[in-house]
Formats: sequence, C-alpha cells, structure tokens
Amino acid sequence: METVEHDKRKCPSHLSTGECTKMLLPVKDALDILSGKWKLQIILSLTFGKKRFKQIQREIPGLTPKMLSKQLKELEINELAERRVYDTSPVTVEYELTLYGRTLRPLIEELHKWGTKHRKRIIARK
Amino acid sequence: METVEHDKRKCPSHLSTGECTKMLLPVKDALDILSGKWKLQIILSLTFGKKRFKQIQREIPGLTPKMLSKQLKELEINELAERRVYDTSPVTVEYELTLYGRTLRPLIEELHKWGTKHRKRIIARK
DNA sequence: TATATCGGTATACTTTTGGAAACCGGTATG
DNA sequence: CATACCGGTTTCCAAAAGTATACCGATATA
Repeated sequence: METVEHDKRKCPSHLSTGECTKMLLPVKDALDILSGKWKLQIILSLTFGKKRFKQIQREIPGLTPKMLSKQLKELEINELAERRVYDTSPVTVEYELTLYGRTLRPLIEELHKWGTKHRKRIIARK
Repeated sequence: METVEHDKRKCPSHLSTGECTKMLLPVKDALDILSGKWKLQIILSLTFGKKRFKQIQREIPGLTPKMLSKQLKELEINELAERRVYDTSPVTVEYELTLYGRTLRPLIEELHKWGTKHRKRIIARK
C-alpha cells in the first residue's frame, strides 16, 4: 500500500511538497508580470498618466508596435491597465493603469531599493 | 547650435531621460537575479541551509546539472551564494546562501504577498 | 571486477522571446 | 492626388533560454 508521503528528496525538508509549490507559484506570478524586456518601462510610462499607443512607443526607444501591442494586451488581461477607445475621427485609443495596476508600486519600489544596493555592491565593482 | 535637451518624446515628461533609466536599471538588476526558470527554487532550497550539488538537484525535479551549475555560478558571481570545497575523498562541495543573499528575503516576501493577491484576483478566475 | 555516486562538462537540440519589415483601413493634410 | 499619421497585424528571422543525452575522473561498494 502506497502512502502519499512527503518526499524529502524533492523539497526542502521543512516544507511539505505542497507548501513548497504554494510558496513558489505566487512569487513566480508576480515575477512574470514584471519581467521581460519592455513591461517595466511600459508600466513606468503609464504611471505618469494615460497615454496613446504611439505616444508610449515614442517614449520607449526601440519598442516595436508588435511588442507594445503584446505587452499592453497582457497588462489588460491582468487588469493592470485599461484600454479606452474614443469615437473621434480618427479613432483615439488611450491606455491607463488601473487602480489595481497601481498596487504594483510598492513592489517596484522594493525591487528598486534592493537593486540599487546591489548595483553599488556588484555592478560598480565589476 | 544643438542643445542637449531632454527629449519629452522619449521619457515620461516628469522625468529627465537620465532619471528615467536611473529608475529602471536597478529594478531590472533585481529582477534579473530572480527571474528565469530555476533561480527562485534554488534560492529557496538554499534558504533552508547548505546543500550539496546533487542534493539540490534531487530537491528540484526536472533541473538538469547543466542548468544547476549555471545558476549556481550566477549566484556566486553576485555574492548571493558561496561554494565551499572540502578536501574529503571523494571531494565534497557545499553551497550556502551568504548573509547578503539572505537580504533577498524581504523582497521575495513582497513578491509573494502581491502574487498571492494576484492569484486570488486573476488566476483563480480564469 | 562491475556498478554506483559525486560534481560537474560538452554537444546538440528545441522552445521561447524578441526584432525587422511590410502591410492594413481609416483619416487628415498639402 | 500623394503623402503622413493612427493603431495596430502579419510574416519571417535571429538570439536567448532551456532540455536531453552522453560523458568525465575520482572514489566507494558489492
């Protein structure tokens, strides 16, 4: 009879296998939101107010429309940004961070704090 | 005569171009330390004490020696983990998080907090 | 002597990510 | 009429990240 025991070889021994992935998954989710070549810059750009598509693209040198469109869609799916279409002619499209999107702020600040110390310690020294 | 003015089309208007990248680089550094498929799990594994190479590999299913070795080297370069070789026979190698490496903890906790809320809001709903 | 473990490395491959360029309909501008 | 801007999409291509597999010398174990 096979018992569903914790395999101590597969996770740090203090954590059950379940606890281990339960710890991991949310951190990875958060990381996924922020990592990639453009996400951070796009989010940063939007923290300063709503922007139009081309306007964002102009602010971020090297960003192609393909990438911008892809990242904006992801932000939308995650409810971090909103897309608003105005019935002007020609049609106007604006993107804006949601309130929820703004809850990323403290997290980004933490990353900034740690990253700044790290730069001083490692990067400069190299 | 060309003045070296801030190009308002390239960065959010409140920030000078310099301020913009100065904000960005440290955040990216921090992100780089944590992103990738295995880094987080390896760091997590090491937070529970020193480990030997194969021991880490066994704890993390799917992790190949090539990847493990690569990630451990990066942790070393960034002074987040230390590699100790003991002159036993056969030779024993142990990896341990440095004190500095442990300063990642609060950052990871922030990611965990935000990620947990995000899971509740988005992932579950999908 | 045969097999296994340790701490990796080497090579070749696939998958994921991102980039370059062209293109689209609609509208405005000269 | 030609050209340009807006908000994208499509296609193809290159680079980066990760995987599979085999192998290495040294030592221990049956």
